[in-house]
Amino acid sequence: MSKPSASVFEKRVNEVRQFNRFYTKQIGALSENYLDSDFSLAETRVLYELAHKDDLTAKQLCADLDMDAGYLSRILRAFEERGLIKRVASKADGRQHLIVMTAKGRKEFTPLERGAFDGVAQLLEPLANEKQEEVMEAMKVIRNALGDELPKTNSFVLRPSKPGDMGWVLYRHAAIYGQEYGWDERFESLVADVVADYLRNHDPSKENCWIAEKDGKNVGSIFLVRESDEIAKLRLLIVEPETRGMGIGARLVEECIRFAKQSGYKKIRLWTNSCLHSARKIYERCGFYLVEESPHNMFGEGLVGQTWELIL
Amino acid sequence: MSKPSASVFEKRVNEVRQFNRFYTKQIGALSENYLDSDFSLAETRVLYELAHKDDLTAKQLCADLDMDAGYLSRILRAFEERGLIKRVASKADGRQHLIVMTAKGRKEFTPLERGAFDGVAQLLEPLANEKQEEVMEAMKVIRNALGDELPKTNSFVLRPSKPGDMGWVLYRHAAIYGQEYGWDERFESLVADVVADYLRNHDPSKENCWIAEKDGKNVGSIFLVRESDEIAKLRLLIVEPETRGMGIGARLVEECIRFAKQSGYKKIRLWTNSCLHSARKIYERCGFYLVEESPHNMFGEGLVGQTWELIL
DNA sequence: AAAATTAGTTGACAAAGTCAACTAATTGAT
DNA sequence: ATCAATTAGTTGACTTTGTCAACTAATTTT
Repeated sequence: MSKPSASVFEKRVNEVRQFNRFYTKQIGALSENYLDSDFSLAETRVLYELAHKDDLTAKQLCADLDMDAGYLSRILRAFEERGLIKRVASKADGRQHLIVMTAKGRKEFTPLERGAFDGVAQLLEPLANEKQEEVMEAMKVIRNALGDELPKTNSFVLRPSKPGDMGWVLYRHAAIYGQEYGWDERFESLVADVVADYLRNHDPSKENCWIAEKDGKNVGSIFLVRESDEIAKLRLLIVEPETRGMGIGARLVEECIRFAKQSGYKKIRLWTNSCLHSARKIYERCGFYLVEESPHNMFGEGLVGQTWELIL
Repeated sequence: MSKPSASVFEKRVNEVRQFNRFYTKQIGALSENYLDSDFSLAETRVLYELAHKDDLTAKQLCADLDMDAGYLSRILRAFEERGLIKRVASKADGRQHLIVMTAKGRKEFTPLERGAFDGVAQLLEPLANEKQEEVMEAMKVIRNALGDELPKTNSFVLRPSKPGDMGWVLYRHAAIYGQEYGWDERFESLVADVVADYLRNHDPSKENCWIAEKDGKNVGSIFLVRESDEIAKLRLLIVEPETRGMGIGARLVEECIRFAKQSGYKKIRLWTNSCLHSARKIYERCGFYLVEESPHNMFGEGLVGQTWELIL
């Protein structure tokens, strides 16, 4: 895992702190809408929890909100007196009470919730759709990085390519293989040729490419092109390092096999390098077998090219 | 400006609110380090301001921190009694006092500042360099979108290309011209050919390309390639829409002209389309003149290709 | 069955924050 | 130049918010 230099790191910490100040001010401004309600900040926090979770006990609330038990107790009593909540003795444990919001409680909480919603909406509303998307993505990145457990989807889709995708394919091949294996610009050139060839003229009934997309972002690609009437060639399989292990690569290869069969090919051939272990596993699992190996220095030292084939 | 649908918008607002809750918890945890100091939260805020800005008046502090004047007054008196600050009567306005931190004040504030720094550092430290960069970028996006005035640098650099850049060039040409002018995959193909040609074999003494980089991100490109011994061809000039108007395009063209002269060319020729107005302006300003126009449908309807030349 | 633990409550209190009245200097209007 | 209005800052009286430790009653552990 690469680390930044001390001075860069320090700069980053300070930038994060600046962001914190900025954001707390933002949020602070937003969440002050409770001020013109009949509730204190602590009370709104309690109400929020109660409105969004059922069958809470005081203990639970205490833990969730990290709040003093005595303080909470008083808040709850006040709520009960105002008819906002009801406490029913737990059947399982006589010490506990399950706290539920009454209809009146919900009604009084609504404007608060609405105010909070509107506040955020006002902030977001002036932004163009694209900008909003960027912000969503940025928040996801931060939550992810700072350890929030985001619900993992692990779901991706394959789709045909659209303008810009070829650039992405070239960019990611050069960047990923450059970084992981040190392959040089000769490899980039090779990929550029393949991509340019494909764009220049490909017969859609015999040649195709797929992009794997996850959460709206490209995360993988594969190409199937014609070598001869009988033989199809599989090329440019790549999966973003971060999304490996989700079966994206295998799914891409399977799609190619399906298409190759449908297009009347008898065999799929592919050329890869011995150092690409995870790709190798996918090929093996899909039924490809190694037919030839030979060393080369086409875009790096000590490489071993491999030809794999699959009889359809 | 495109807008999301109501349901998507609602979802986004809720996501932002979720982020807010997550982040306030994060920050809350971080900024509790004042708890085991001799200062209250309000006091640390005041100290922070005092430590980072000079010659503050109580009024200023009041406004900056959005704090009750009376409350602040008491805090300041306490600080003065503890010898952390000094108040000197303003010469310009006898009602005002300039507040300055004493050496003792700085000394007592240091561990707090250090604690805050360390807290953030601990959060950031486990992340790999790349992840950190992502987080920095994400925070910038959010601050930008949510209206924080980021110090605008407007500074960019030109640099030679490195692996991955060609993909970026292809990607951005296809995406930007696709979006702005509706040019189709035939344009993408054309660009791919140019890029592949360039990568396949270019004589570094006669051909070159430059990438404009701003804040660590690619924002523009230009290529100069050989057409004949006497004539150089300028190609693939592009500037990200968001960074236009900063002189990046002109700077790229100038760099090409400089290189072309140095390489012994007599003339630079370029081919563009009439609809690209801002590019046209750059060419004009650099001394290019229009030598030929002819309509075509190479990658869209009703296009007019233009050839421009510059005698060196 | 006694001891220890747990959920929740309560009183006493301290800290944080607000409000309005006040002083003293400055500014603006005539 | 003078007087009313404004501004910077302070102070006393007060409310709200939050903490702590002692307490009760139910439950679990030994």
